[in-house]
Amino acid sequence: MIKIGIVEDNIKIRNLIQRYLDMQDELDCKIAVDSVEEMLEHLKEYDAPDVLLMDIQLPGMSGIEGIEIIKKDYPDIEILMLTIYHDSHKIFDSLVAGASGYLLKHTSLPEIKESVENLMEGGAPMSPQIARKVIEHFNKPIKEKKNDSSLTAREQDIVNGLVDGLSYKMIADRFDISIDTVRAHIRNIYKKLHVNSKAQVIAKSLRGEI
Amino acid sequence: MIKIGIVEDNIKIRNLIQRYLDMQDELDCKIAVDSVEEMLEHLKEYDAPDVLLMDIQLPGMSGIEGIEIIKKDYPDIEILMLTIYHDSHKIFDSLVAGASGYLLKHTSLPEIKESVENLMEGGAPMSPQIARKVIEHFNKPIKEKKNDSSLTAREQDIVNGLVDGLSYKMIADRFDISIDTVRAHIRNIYKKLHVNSKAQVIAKSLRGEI
DNA sequence: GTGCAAATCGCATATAAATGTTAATTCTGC
DNA sequence: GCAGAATTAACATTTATATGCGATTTGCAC
Repeated sequence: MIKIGIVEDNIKIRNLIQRYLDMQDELDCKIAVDSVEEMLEHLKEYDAPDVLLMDIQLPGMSGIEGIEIIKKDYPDIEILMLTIYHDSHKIFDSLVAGASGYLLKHTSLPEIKESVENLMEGGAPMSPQIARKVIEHFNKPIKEKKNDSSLTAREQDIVNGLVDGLSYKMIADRFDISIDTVRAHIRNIYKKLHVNSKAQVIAKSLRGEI
Repeated sequence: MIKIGIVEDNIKIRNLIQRYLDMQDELDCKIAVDSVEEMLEHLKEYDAPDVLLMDIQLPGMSGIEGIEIIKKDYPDIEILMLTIYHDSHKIFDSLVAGASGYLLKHTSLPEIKESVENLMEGGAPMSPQIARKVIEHFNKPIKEKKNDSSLTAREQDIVNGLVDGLSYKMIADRFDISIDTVRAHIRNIYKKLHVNSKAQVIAKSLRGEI
């Protein structure tokens, strides 16, 4: 039995979702409040639910602030955003704050039910438009990827090893080459980048200067 | 009618998917090859498909390399990965290279069909496990952000020195303290951050984990 | 096949970094 | 004012890095 809580200030929507979910055999949805503050009160006295459906626009504290606070004290609660906002900022702020999924409000009741189950099975339910924005967040960098580093593929491997905090010996083991070869590559890398320490290579690399 | 292409070297899987998709009224799946190289040949002579289903492990060029090349010449083709790999590196490399979705191979045929349609409607189909990893990519930083620094102001100064690529001696000079003091601070920093090399401190710092 | 870049490996040596131990001064919160 | 953290410092030892010099092999371009 999955225990669900709802934080949503629109009473009609809240009741509708609560009734529907609670009606399901596998779900228990007894907790439905209209602010993060109320939910925090509830959590102090009763057992924590498994999943929280959370709106963003709420009286008092916003849903995003709520995520951080709730996640801090109850890290095991999975938070699923259910909101009308589809702007990148709200989406990313929610995810960074600790939300495990993000649904838009036009999501149908059966889809919400499915999403909750998906969440409990280790998934991360997202409305398609949201998924697309999340993916695009990764896509963008490529086009701007100015990758004309004069480093050879092998040299780049070695740099990656350094960035991972590995010693020469560990890098040698990772690529199954001798430590002297690693030294040789490092020497060449230093020459190409005009540096003379691991530290500088790592800094350059993590700043995207390689 | 959505035009689909497949790049998959396992002939059984390839035929199975091709037949199933091509059988659908709304889909056209005539192109199915077993390497990126072949697909590139095909694209030169014929009209580009709307969607490409792509494996990662392929003879010749890997699917991830393939994404970059194909996206560069045919930016309008949507690429949907279909692979057994669920490790973060492959997932993120694919997304950064320009994939628009990522499915694991156990995905059922109807789900693949649904994913293709979802993709054409502006979604970004992902298997639940994949979605979770993508979301966690955002979640992680906060958890580390929460255990705020704990480094003292002086320790942070020393870290900045390391990030600037300075040696102990140079840091000592910069702050007008002895090299042994620098050593002492470094020791404490290592303890607090649970690391044991300059390289790791620099990496953590530049990743915003300090 | 010549030539050149890339990748491999060895040996030697001077610096630098990592770590253990100890301890004297501030500074700060209660 | 006192406990505890922060900052300072010295000394010793073991590893790791940085760098110089040389050398073989492989693959690719001309």
